[in-house]
Amino acid sequence: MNKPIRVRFAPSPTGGLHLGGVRTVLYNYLFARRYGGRFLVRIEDTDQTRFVEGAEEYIFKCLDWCGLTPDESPVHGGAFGPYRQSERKPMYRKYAEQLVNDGHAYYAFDTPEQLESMRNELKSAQNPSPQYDGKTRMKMRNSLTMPADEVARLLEMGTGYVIRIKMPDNETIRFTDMIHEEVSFDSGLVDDKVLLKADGMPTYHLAVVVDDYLMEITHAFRGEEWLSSAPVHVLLWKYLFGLDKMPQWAHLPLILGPSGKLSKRDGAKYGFPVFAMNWKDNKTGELTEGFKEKGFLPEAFINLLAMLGWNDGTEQELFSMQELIEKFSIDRVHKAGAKFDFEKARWFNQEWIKRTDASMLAPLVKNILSENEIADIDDRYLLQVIGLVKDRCSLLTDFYTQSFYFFQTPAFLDKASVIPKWDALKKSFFTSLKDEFSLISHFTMINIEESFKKLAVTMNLKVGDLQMIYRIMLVGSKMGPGVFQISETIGKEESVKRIENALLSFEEG
RNA sequence: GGCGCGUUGGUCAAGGGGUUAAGACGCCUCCCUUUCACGGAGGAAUCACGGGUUCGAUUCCCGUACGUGCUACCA
Repeated sequence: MNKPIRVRFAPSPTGGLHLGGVRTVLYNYLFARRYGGRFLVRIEDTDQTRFVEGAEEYIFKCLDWCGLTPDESPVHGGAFGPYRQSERKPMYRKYAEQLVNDGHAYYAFDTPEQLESMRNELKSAQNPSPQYDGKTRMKMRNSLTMPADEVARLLEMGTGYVIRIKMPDNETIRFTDMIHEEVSFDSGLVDDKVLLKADGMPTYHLAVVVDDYLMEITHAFRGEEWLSSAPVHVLLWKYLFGLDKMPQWAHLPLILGPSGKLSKRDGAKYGFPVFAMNWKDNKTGELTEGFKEKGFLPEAFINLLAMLGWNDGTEQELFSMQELIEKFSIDRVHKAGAKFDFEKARWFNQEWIKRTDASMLAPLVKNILSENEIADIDDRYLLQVIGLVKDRCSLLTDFYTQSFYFFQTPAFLDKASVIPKWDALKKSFFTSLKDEFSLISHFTMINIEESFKKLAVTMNLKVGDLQMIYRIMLVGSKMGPGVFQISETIGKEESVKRIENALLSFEEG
């Protein structure tokens, strides 16, 4: 078996792309790259009622930001197109009809109302969700219960119908999942899923099998929520193309939110994103924040996602995409779902900020600053500042709070920390300090510190207290790198200016 | 309700018949720093429960509980 490896990500364009989706893409991508295969994206837009404008474009933007470029897709092209299922609509019907002819599927004419009433009649505490299955199908209006000429007549009249799979009675359906190993189902307990809808579109079940076959997919990765319908897919493979052609399945463990299933709400509720990038719902106007906008580096996002359900067995936690490609293996993917922990996610980002060169960070930081009305920044100066503060940022957005005072005189001074210690002597220290500064020809942190301390000793004052006050004068609060470092960076003129400002401000009390 | 899948500290997790049950995040203490971080050194905290199998089970088997997914002409 030397078929070239081909994997796919098959999203439906209905909204934001969340964590679990991106991780599925990532594992697909890593697997393809690891084994020299092809990674393709197929858009599953068979449900016309759920189509969302802009969602497909958004998905590709997210992949782009993550650095997960498909080899084939509706926008990247490829020899197995079209890559949108809506554009493949005419291809599915013949397979559905073939199944009917072979006795594996049947026409069903039940209207939505009739289905509804069947369910209502059968519904009970013991059976809260009655199925269209081996037990009920003979009570319904379909080509199994109606005489052939009646069926032919209805079809001829153009009566609406769907094609349903006829699940066999007493079969055990087994397959080997790359993650869960042997999985088995009793066919009699699975319902007769609709394969072809009344509008002529296939459902996911038919489309995924037909397209995986036509696109020569060898390994199919998807979320574990699909495991329950896998028997339908296995059966379709058996009936249509042969089990030997079926891709190897890998059902990925779910990513859970703080209280169970990860939902869009969790993001809003717990203050962390669930989508890769900002998603705006055009109907409600609601904006859901993405990891990118929250201040994540794509490298960190990829890294943390990779570690949610996989590790290489060593203590290493920080991986670049290249390292992941080299080390990823499907048999080290977990069976159990993982609860997403935003604190750990922040840590990954912090580590990536630390290990990313200031010059790479510069354009991103520039953006953050300009969003906060700090513009016209000198590039060399910016690099210097980034170098000073990047170890204290865990999100890119932290660069503003950690560095704004390098670019503008602080508007707010933490006077509460100064006033109790403030007196005439200290005031005269800072007044004299300005004069001392004017004597310094090279305004470096060493020289600043030296004259600062010399003056303190001369006036018989404690250096520590003064240093704290000086920090508040320059920064506004008790934070940031060394005070003399800051002073050197902003320069003599600005340092003096901030001392004067502060002096005035402290006088006001 | 039925069916599927799962269960090592609060979270991510290594390990897997005999171990002091790794490591990371978070939390706490201390050091560094008269700031806040970074960094360093420590600390508290785990094998869901009950039966087997075995000389010995966290590890294998069976139950139970719990969690989660599916149970749509949605994916």
